Amino acid sequence: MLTRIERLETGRVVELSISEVAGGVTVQVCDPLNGAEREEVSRKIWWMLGLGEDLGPFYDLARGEARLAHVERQARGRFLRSPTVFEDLVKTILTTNTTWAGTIRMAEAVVAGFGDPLPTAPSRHAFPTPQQLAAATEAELRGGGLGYRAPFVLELAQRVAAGEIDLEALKDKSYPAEQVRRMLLAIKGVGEYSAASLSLLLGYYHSIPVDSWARKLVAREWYGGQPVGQAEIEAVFERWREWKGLAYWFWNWEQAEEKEATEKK
DNA sequence: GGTAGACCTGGACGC
DNA sequence: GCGTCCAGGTCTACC
Repeated sequence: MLTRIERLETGRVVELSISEVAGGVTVQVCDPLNGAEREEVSRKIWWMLGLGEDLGPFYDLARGEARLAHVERQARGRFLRSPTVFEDLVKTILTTNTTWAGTIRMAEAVVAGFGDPLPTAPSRHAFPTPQQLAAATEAELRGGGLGYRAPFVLELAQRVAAGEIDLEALKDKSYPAEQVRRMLLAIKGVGEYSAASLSLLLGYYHSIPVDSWARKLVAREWYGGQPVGQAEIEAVFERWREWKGLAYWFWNWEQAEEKEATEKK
């Protein structure tokens, strides 16, 4: 079961408990929701779980590749997204130049420091809105351990709150992939890696978010350990065409990782 | 266009 | 316990 504290458009803060059931998912909320709130929750869950995605063509391609055999069998291929593109973008900025534990620490600080509390459990908070983060100061964000990322997050929140950037418009996939990439790269704190990560989350599956770990694994698997860059990694996954980001993401790296671990000993 | 250095933090390591 | 080094992605200044 997945739980999440969510701030609704009416300002109400509720806890959502999402469970898998035969043929779909069910969402439980402690307090009754009105019609508009139910529609909002439904719309958000639909987006978070990627329930409208048709991964059939990807499964067709993956069927012939042993390293992707698990994908269709385990019904994988979807990403768990945040309800808003803004939240995913902030979290992506928090993944850069730090460890995963560091990212979690920073995200928790943002939520606890600036998000609305759940009335029945005030120590738990919803992710802050762009307006709430825009009202913060750089010093407050730095105090949350964001370090040099603080001005990036603040500027992003201020631009979204002011209506200068409409991130949520990116959800309908009506923009060409290259235009989305350029829009994301125009945001301070977003480089090639972050833009590719966000593009994947938005359903532009041709993008490969190349980080240092990816470079290491691909170098070991295909290039005899020689250093590789974005171009070499793109070349390896080129045959997956518009699905290459998914092929990369769900590739079974266990052999390469085991080799890496063995050689470290 | 390419490169070097700075940014910030936590963890690993040596003393 | 303390100090040092390193990893991580992006920005900016410089060539």
